[in-house]
Amino acid sequence: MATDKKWFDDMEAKIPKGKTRTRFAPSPTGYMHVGNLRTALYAYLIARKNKGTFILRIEDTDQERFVAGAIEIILKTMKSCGLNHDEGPDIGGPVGPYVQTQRRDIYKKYAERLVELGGAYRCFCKNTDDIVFKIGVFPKHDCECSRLKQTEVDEKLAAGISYVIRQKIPRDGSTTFSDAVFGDITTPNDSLDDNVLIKSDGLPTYNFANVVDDHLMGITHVVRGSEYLSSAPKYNLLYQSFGWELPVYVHCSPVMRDAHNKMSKRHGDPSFEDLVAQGYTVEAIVNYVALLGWSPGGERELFTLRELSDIFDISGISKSPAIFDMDKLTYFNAEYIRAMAPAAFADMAEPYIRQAVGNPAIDTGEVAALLQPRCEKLTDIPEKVDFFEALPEYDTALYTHKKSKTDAAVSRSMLKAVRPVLEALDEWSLDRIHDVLVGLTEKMEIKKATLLWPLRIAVAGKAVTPGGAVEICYILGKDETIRRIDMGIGKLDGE
RNA sequence: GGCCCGUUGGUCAAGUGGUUAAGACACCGCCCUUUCACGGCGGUAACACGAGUUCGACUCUCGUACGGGUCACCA
Repeated sequence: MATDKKWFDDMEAKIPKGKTRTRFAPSPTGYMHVGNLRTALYAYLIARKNKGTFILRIEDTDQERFVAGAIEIILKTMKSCGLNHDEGPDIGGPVGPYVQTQRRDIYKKYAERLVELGGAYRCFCKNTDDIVFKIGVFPKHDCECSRLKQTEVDEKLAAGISYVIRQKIPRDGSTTFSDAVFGDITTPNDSLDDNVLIKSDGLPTYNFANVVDDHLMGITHVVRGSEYLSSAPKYNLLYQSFGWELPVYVHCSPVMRDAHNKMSKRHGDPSFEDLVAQGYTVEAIVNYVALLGWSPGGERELFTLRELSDIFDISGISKSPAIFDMDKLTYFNAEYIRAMAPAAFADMAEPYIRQAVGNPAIDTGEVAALLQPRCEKLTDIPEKVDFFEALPEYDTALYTHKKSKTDAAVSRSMLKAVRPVLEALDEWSLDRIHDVLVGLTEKMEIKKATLLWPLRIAVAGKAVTPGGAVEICYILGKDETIRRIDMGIGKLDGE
């Protein structure tokens, strides 16, 4: 034990002090829940707000649930969101390793130290996960192991009997801890169980690993889901037994799919990567998620990650669960799209436009300009612009529009009137097309819609289009425009 | 069932004893308009319930109801 003294001292000496340090500590499950993303975001924001350090730690102590490639997904997600960490498994840091399975010996030593301190004991009972609880009683683990004499323990160890290390919870009294979101919470100790700290495979449970790691990594603010609220007293007891300083707890209520259920993969709720695949931008997702369960207090809702880093405040975190509203996310997404520089949006939209429009003669930049104010998600794009590629089959009933004072006969004469005018147009520009068409309506003394409605139907073949007749004709080009007008006339002649 | 927590419009939410109880999304209407959007204007809609405390409760206390979490060698 004498040699261990130095080892413990060295471990403690490495702990950074003074600065705010937060961590995101996911299990590698293979995808990023919206709730997880929010937890990561809040931890990140608290660190940045306080000019502190943000750490990524992988909690993979459950070997059975390990998913290959999961860590890469976590890394990729955080990077794409801009939640850059200062220490982590990929970049190292002063208190590594940052993967729990690589810290096995550390937990073991601290657990044994805790046994010496009287805060835990070896339990040689057989795995009793068949305990039935309910019906008014709390099925507390209560075996003889906690009362074994040292000689008896030594005998069992010598005999090679496998064991776990359990936390020794005081039998009476109560434990109070403080949470930055929920305030002071007091729990009677007899409602707490002697949970396993070190499993028989030698690896720690979350209950132990998170306390040891948060301490050794100098974490000042523990941000996590409210599902840990009821075990927080046990963690407090652990800190007390070790004589460690408590972190600030920041427990966050869950993100719900509806009033009764959490967001979950099982219910088919989208993960972060699903949302991206559905055409949402990461900026919009991050902004929306930040506001799910937190409010800056004012009326503003749109914030960049950088702005959030400046204004984030723990006091704005809500205690009650928030329901994820896809409509509102969609609104945020549309706002982000509209706020983009046209060129940036064009770049982003191009692949989606090309999904529907292969014709290289169609300028995707021009199409994007039409799309930008009327696009809520990128994935909406293909079906909005497919008519540029090929004129769809359409019913001549589309030519009848009361407000524009058109029907099949009127439309036919309009198309016949407009054809030679466009045919004769020297310069195929937005302005020239517009001027010549409006000029024609003035000359004919009709309302603009009477001419432009049938023209738009003829060149697009759809009742609803992004942009009007002028823009569509311009993008299609003169030849294709004339061709489609002729097809329209042909259709109407057949009536 | 025990323990813990929560409850402002359909949703996100501001609000910290005295307010006409913000704002946003969604929805509805009007305007703008060559369709659809964008934009502008306006509208419907809330303090779970019951007792206290107080001159005065959305705000404090207690209870009820409803909801959530937790009670693993999962995190």
